[in-house]
Amino acid sequence: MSIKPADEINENGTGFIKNVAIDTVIFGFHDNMLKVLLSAYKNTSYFALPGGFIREKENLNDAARRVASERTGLDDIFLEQFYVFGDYARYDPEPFKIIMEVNGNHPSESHWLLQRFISIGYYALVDFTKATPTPAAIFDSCNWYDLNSMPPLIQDHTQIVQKALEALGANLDNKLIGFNLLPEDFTMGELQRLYETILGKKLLRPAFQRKILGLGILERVAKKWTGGAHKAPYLYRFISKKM
Amino acid sequence: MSIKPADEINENGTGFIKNVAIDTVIFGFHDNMLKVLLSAYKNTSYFALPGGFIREKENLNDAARRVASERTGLDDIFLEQFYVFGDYARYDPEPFKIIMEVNGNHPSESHWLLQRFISIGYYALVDFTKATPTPAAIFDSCNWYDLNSMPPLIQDHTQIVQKALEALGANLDNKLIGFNLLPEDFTMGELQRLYETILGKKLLRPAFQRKILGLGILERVAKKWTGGAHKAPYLYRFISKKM
DNA sequence: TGGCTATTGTAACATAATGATACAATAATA
DNA sequence: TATTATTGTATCATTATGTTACAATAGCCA
Repeated sequence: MSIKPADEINENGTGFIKNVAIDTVIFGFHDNMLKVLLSAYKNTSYFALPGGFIREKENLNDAARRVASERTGLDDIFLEQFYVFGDYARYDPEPFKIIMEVNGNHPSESHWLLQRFISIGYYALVDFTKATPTPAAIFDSCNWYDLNSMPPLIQDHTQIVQKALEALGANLDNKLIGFNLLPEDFTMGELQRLYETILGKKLLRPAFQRKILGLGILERVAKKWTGGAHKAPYLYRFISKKM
Repeated sequence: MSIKPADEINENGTGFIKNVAIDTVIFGFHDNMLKVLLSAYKNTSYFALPGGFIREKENLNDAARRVASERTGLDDIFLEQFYVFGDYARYDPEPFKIIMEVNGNHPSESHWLLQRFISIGYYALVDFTKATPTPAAIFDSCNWYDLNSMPPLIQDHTQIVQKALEALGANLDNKLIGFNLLPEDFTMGELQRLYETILGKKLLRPAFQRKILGLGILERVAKKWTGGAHKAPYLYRFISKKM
């Protein structure tokens, strides 16, 4: 979870469901690297995943969508629940105590943010080129970090990212979700490198191309690409709508 | 969710995490039919999935395991989270008001059980022949129901069962979980009928047998089967441990 | 007792999917 | 204009899956 803007919180968490948080692993893809959005709490070096709470009359998925939208400036984000983190051992109020103290709050022991939380994990897939990372009020920063060079994260957020990546990889074959990480038009090579990055292994080019095209979900865009000292690749576009 | 024994509850839900429930879809397999455990609240015809709440210091998965164990009398139950049901539209305190009234309680509007709950769905796979269905204190009954002839269920429990079945089907190919629904020793025909029931389609016998045996996770038990007017099938046993 | 029946185990072949190699096409560069 | 790197795709090899076929056999019944 992450702590909400000061104007929304009080000692009792009025207006939010208590003890439940949402953590969103927002993936982007750039320079052949998978990226995740991370924020640092104001005046600290505590890094965390974007997160939030559920309003009393808000749908769970809408709350996750709201968090992802606020951090990226995007609508229509591809989002999926992947796991609920509910071990009691996750519970560690110390970082939040410090974060609040450092920023001039002096919460009582019973402050709702210092209670145990059960965290519902979502992952989001966004177009890196379209997202505008925006920190929530209590964060200094909101930036893309390469998956392989993330700073240490509070609580079990590193494991949450790991589990999100596994869920993403498992769904890549079945569902057709990888396209959400690319711009509208992309080359087959870009798509393949995306798959290779997520799955963590090399794929054979002819087989990959045959399989993807065989799905019948891409249309070849007439325009071509310029830039490299070699044959120009076609651009493709995903036919179906985002889910 | 389901309401816990009277001796554990009070107006405030002391000792439990508020607003979060666990619903378990406990599957069994018998007579070539998938069964689920359902309970009727005392003195009503409100049917519900087995469920429960999370104790203040209890791991989420342990809470689900506790619920499944109490309803079946089994240990080492195969359990898996499959979805969190968090739409606001789920919220409907009327059945619980009635259930409590009928059973001599007169809860205030602010009774914790009449608040909105976010429900974490688990499915469990158990050996039908070993389970002993046991109702919780506030239920009259706890029985196996065929998936195709369930009574109407409270709230969105029918959809929860449906979603659990989909998750089970999706995992059947990848993970090796079907065996948890069978006794220790089983024939290839029994296993195939289990798969056919879960997946809702016929499978070709030679291909199924070849594929399952090719996994190398079954050992053929020396003993044979008696009963039918035909060649006796081999018995097989799952080699790996339950997870 | 010996054929009949239903089901099992598995071989054999057909088809489809995937893995791997090869090579022509071509856009920028020198 | 030749060179180079990469792309698109054909081709063959291998593996997986779909399908048909048939021998084996446990109980049944004449």
